Amino acid sequence: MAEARGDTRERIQQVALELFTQHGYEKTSLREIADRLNVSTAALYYHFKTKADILSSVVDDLASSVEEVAEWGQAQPTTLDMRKGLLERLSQLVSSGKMRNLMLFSQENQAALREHPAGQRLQQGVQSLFALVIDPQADFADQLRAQLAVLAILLSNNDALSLLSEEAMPEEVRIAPEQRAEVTLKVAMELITQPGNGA
Amino acid sequence: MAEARGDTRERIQQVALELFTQHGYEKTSLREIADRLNVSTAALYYHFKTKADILSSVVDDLASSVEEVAEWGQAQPTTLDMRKGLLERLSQLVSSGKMRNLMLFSQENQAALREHPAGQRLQQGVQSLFALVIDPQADFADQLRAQLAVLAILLSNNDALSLLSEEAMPEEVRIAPEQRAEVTLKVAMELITQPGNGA
DNA sequence: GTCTATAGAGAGATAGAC
DNA sequence: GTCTATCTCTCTATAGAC
Repeated sequence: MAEARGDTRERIQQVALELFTQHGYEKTSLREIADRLNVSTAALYYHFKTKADILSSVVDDLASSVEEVAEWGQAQPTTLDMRKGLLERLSQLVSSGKMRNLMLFSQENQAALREHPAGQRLQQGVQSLFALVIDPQADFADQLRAQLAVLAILLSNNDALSLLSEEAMPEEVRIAPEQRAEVTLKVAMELITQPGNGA
Repeated sequence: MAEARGDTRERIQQVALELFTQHGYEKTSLREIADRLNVSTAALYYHFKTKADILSSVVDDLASSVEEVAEWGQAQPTTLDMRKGLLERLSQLVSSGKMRNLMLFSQENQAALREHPAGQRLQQGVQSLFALVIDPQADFADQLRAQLAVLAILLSNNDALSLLSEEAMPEEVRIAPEQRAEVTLKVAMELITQPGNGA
């Protein structure tokens, strides 16, 4: 093990994820990634077979985690408690530091992900989550609320969309990141617990 | 006016939007667009200065519409009625046939849009919508609900995410597209009207 | 494990004929 | 208004030295 600083492979993944998120997967060149790490593009090919391989190695992590949550739900009876537990597990997943950047990346590169196997896995996993949380017996309004519950948690890290985090926010209402996740989960729970008042 | 079938320029925009949505802006080549229209890439350059120009010409439409809604809201007093009116107008906008495809495209090409002026206009417009609907005095939970109200309407056309439209849905709960928009608006209204039960 | 050098493909864009 | 032909650039990927 003659690596300079903690495994080059992981540093490639880290920088790649960052650039993919910033400029998009297609627009990010291997040269950009290599330059940031002060290596040549050829060095990247020692660690990964192709550019798509770098993408996969990163996205597979997220896909597996999502599948894990979905599989837990599928092993449970289809009850409200299962749905609550699913939202809880999902909330925990997306707030873990490692997954935060991955969630952002996934939101901004849907088109690219759709054409890669790892991305398809991820999308299917998310689909499963929706299918589990949505009650097929409920009316459309309740199904929509359930969908919003999942979305709220999935997007809770997206500052760009929410603008609920940084400036432009009265100081009194500022909220710590940990509490943010907590309140988001609470709102999501309400959305699946207290169904609407009419059809 | 010797155009074969209703203005080539518009047909280019239409096909480009479709392909940009399917495969992403960066991955879609001008050759693909040209082939679909049975013309050469050079022909595209008669109608548009650059590839980015095609993107802009399409996105500008959407950006203007969104800005229009935001400007209406900014001209109103900051009341619940304004927020309701804003959601109504937004709902109308996203269900109009012309805007549906544009919304889908925007969701799947956030990274690309961020680097183009027209895309930045669009994103700022959407930001303004959020800022208008979110009550800066409210607590975080209520702000989150307001945000979800806007999201519900913005994403209401996204079949891929919702899976609430096609198959995998008991026939009894099937719902017509027109009614879908209506119910979505109603749920969104509830989210900004009936604030939460605790902080 | 990383380098230099380069192959090979495909992209966006332009010139000039028709 | 559309074509053919072509330029130029950049990208992914590989070969082979160190």
